[in-house]
Amino acid sequence: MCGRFTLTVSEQTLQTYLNNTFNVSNKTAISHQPQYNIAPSQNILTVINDGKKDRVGYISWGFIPAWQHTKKNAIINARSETIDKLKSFKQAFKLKRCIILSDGFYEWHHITKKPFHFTLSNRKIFAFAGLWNSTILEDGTTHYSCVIITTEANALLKDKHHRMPVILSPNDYSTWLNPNQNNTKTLKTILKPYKSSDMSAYPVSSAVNNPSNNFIDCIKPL
DNA sequence: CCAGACGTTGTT
DNA sequence: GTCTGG
DNA sequence: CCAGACGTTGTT
DNA sequence: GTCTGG
Repeated sequence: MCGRFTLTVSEQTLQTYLNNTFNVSNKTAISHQPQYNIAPSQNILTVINDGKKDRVGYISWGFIPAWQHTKKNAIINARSETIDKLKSFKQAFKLKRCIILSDGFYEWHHITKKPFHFTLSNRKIFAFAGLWNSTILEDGTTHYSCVIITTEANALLKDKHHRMPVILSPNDYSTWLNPNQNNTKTLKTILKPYKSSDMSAYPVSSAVNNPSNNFIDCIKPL
């Protein structure tokens, strides 16, 4: 699964990445500090497409269905296998697909509970497949929320955990983000475990366990 | 028709 | 044990 | 995901 | 809001 991740790059690196990767219309909306320990309920950096341009922005991690008016019971992951069928995600899968930017995620060994950091072998920024939504809270404000899509674990993950987040191939970004794309089969085909041989993993300090620890030692190899 | 659920993870 | 908050 | 709280009364 | 179960 995916319950914690990183985006450790500088603002400069992030801006360069956005320029080279997306057709972003509102880059100035971004102000970034390296993040070593991103946890559910925090605002995370997402990309959506409005039909013409890509837009970047911060959205709360933890999906709230449209009929719910509180932040309780936020859902942090959605299974790719059933995402097109379930009530909570069906609509968003059709119309509100997003990308969540990251450069690594944490998994805890299912037995030992020791944390590991997973990255691409080239250490580059990558994109989780996600869905977003908006709902009106009791105080009248609009709340934007998102969820990270999961799939079965690849070979690298398997001995730690049986689920992993979907990491998109850069070739699929525009298809995934295109709000006019309505071919369910095409979209679901994109949601596959990332190639194991292009990823790395290493154990890290249990300092990462506490979400308030946001410092570089979280990603230091043990 | 109305009532009640609507999600994931892992664990039992 | 279970829920809330980050 | 993990960490940390989990309650009431009255008083400040 | 929308789907499922009775």
